[in-house]
Amino acid sequence: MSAEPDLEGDGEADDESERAASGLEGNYDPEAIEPVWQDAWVEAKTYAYEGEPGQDPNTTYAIDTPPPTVSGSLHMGHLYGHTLQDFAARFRRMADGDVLFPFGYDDNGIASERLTEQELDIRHQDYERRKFQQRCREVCQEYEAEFTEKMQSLGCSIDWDHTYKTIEPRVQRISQLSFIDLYEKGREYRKKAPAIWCPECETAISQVETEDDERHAHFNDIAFELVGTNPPREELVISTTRPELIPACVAVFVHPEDDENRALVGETAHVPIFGHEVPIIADERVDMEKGTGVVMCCTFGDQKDIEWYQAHDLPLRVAIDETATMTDLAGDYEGLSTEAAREAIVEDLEAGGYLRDRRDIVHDVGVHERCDTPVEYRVSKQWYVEILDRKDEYLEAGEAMDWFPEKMFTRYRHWIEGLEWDWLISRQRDSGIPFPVWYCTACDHAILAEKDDLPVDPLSDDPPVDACPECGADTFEPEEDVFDTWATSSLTPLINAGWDWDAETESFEMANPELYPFDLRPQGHDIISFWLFHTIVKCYEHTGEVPFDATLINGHVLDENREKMSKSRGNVVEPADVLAAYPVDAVRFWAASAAVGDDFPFQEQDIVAGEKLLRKLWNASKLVDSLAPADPEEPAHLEPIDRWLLAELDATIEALTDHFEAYEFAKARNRLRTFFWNTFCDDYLEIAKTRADSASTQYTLRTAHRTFLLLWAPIVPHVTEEIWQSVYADGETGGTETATNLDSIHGHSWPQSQEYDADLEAGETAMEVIAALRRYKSERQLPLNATLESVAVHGDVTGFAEAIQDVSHVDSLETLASPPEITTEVASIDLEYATLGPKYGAKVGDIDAAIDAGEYEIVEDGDELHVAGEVLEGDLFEVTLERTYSGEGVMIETDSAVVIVDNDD
RNA sequence: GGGUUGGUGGUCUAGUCUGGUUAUGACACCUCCUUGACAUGGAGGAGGCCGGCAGUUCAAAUCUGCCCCAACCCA
Repeated sequence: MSAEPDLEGDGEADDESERAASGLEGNYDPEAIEPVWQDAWVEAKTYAYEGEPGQDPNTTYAIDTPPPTVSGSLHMGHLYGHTLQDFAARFRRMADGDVLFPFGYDDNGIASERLTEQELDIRHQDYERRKFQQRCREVCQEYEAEFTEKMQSLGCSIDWDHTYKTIEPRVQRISQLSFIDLYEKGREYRKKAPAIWCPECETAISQVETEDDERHAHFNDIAFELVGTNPPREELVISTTRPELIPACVAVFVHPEDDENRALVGETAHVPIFGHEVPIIADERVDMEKGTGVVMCCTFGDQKDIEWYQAHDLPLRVAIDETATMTDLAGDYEGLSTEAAREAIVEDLEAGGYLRDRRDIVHDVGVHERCDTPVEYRVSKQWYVEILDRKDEYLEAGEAMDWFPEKMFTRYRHWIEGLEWDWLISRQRDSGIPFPVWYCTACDHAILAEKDDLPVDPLSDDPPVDACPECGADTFEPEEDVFDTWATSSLTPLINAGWDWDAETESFEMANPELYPFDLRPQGHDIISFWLFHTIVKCYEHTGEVPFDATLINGHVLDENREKMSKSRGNVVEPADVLAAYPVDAVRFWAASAAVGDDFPFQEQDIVAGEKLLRKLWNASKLVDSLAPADPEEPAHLEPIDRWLLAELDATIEALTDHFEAYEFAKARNRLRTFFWNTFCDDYLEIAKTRADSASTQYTLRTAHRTFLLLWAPIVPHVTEEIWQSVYADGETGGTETATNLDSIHGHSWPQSQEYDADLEAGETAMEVIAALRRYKSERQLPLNATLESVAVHGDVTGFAEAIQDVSHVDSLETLASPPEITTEVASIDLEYATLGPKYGAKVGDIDAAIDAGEYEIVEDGDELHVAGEVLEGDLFEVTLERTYSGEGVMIETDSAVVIVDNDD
């Protein structure tokens, strides 16, 4: 019975009786059918992970998927990425057994905070932290509900009872446990040091959250007078894009090999306007090509300033505060924004005669990826995870995983090799997971929460001690910072496996240890460097194991012109629009078209091709239904044509299994489509029509059809379910009241080769003959069911003659033991270059030329070729003969047969 | 600026690691045809100097070098 929705809400019984009798009817209507199965799968918990204690990890396939940021709407990247994961999940569920395909929402961090501020038109500063977090959760909840609905419309086999939110208390607990565990392992430290700072978000951020952006600016040449007893000259000129930083200038640098300026080293310069004096120091990191080759060092203008500050033990002069406002160090400019101060200082420099040049430039500046604000570098007390000391181990962890595609590992390697900072995990924000830490007001000793008490919020909870264990003081200050989003979202394998602190055993345990390490980690290639890396770091440190056996990297979806989709270009394709126009199954068919890891364009024609496949599958199913009973017995003897089809089917099963195991979805799709469409539909079904009364054919039709549905199921889950339910499913299905008993095709086992033995060559020859007869008719503009009077075949079609005769409507078919009366002459000689080349080397050119010129002799009954003074053995060449048929009718040659058609036309 | 990956008929793509002489398939195009489901189908056809230039080799889409273009990552 079908799952066609009953929009009127009546007539269920009628439907059932009609359908039971007629099976598949009319045309496939995906618009109506797909949502029905999506609902049924969710309701029947078809994709629920059973996960019993003690389960064998080898029959458990676990996916750990990076949770999407809730504030973002579902885009083609989500659709594509999740569809790829779903191919793997559905295949493994059929082939291996239990699959965990969970889902998470990343609603913790700046992104959801900004979303909440926008949605509710509020400011986080106006709320107490827990209150504001509450508002965030309310807003995110709506988005999550919407996102869930959209995800379900993609037909992914996600277990909707296995979801998490990165802000929920359970995850907060895991996140804080992670912090405490790493702290106890000595992998975290708190340090006052220069850090990247976003003045808009007023928080420290990590290096990965910055990106380069082209900005217009001015390059200013500013003169510094030299002071001291006997300076080599009166002044030097530095070039800077940030004149507002001169109050923070602590030194001037020149390159040690700079002939023009190195005499300045050791002298002292006078900073204009502000009047303080700074040393002139030599350092190889000076870029002599840039500007005047003399550069000032401020605390801090860029990363190099930090290096110099540390290397030369320079003083700290802070002229810019956390909101990018000038400090009292800037004197008259105090209180101005950096931009305003920049202009004012330039004006005053000019007035004072210090500005020697000012020119427009376009240069790259580091900006915060969330708000595009240029970042500053500020000294502040922050928490870090130590990573630089274990780069080798993290590299080995990456090597231990299987990468699909393999080449993506280089990105991971380069990322690790280029690491320069430890991981900064503290953020000065509200909507995050708080650090479970208090500090002794007397000695600044860090007091960590008890593991059993987690999650805690130090702003409202008390520390677990009455007195500081270091100094005995009894007042404490809560840590106000929250974790970096990635500090939590790098824990998803532990979240999914139910990692927790067990107070009784005093150790970390997993509720589902069979899941860990996870079999697969899918993600886009853009997040290998930070998300995947951070996840490996964290999980490796906590468990001592690499969290994933394999990682699957999906490419980006480009627009139809192969250009990156972007809002500013206006070429963004919305999944909602695509799904409104096409069946999800067709979209999935498109998603399976790209090699994993490659970027690929959104191509409507590929979706249309998917639609055609669904139709073909439906129509072929209808035909099979009309030709054979649903569940015929296997006859004692299978006819050669049927055995041939089943043997070819076996080969397809084996190839597909290999492709799916290697995440080669495009190859699986193409292989299956070709075999199903060309071999099964175009060749075999046409033959079967003529032999429908054969028990052998009926059994073969059904076996093949059932197998095709199973093989297609991971790629096009809706149409296969619909046909499966209509034809093969057990018992009562489809109606909502019986949904929990759904005998879904997606719960069935992946097909196995039955190892049918058949004469594949004779079958292939027979197909060639049939194709030749079709061509004969096509060339003569005859209908394909036109009768041919007489056909003779020379070639091995043993057992297939009847099939050829029936499908091609041949009155009289004769197989010839010897070739028909033909005269032959040599048409061409094909050389076996693979063996000829190594043997004859440069002589090959002469041999080629001689054959082209006709200067050769074939002797010994074709076993020797005398050419260019050489004697070639029979295995080095092949003679192709031009046949001329002089008898009755028309001769057609195929690769392995000669066909004579004698027809009065 | 550095690195990585890719560039194959009009479009998308297989093949490149492991070199072998007619480069795969789909879509679009042209011609013809209702094989008992599908004309939203079937049969056939045309269309490519494999980004460019050198090199290695008997032989290069495939290996090497340089260049051009694109995307991504990192400065």
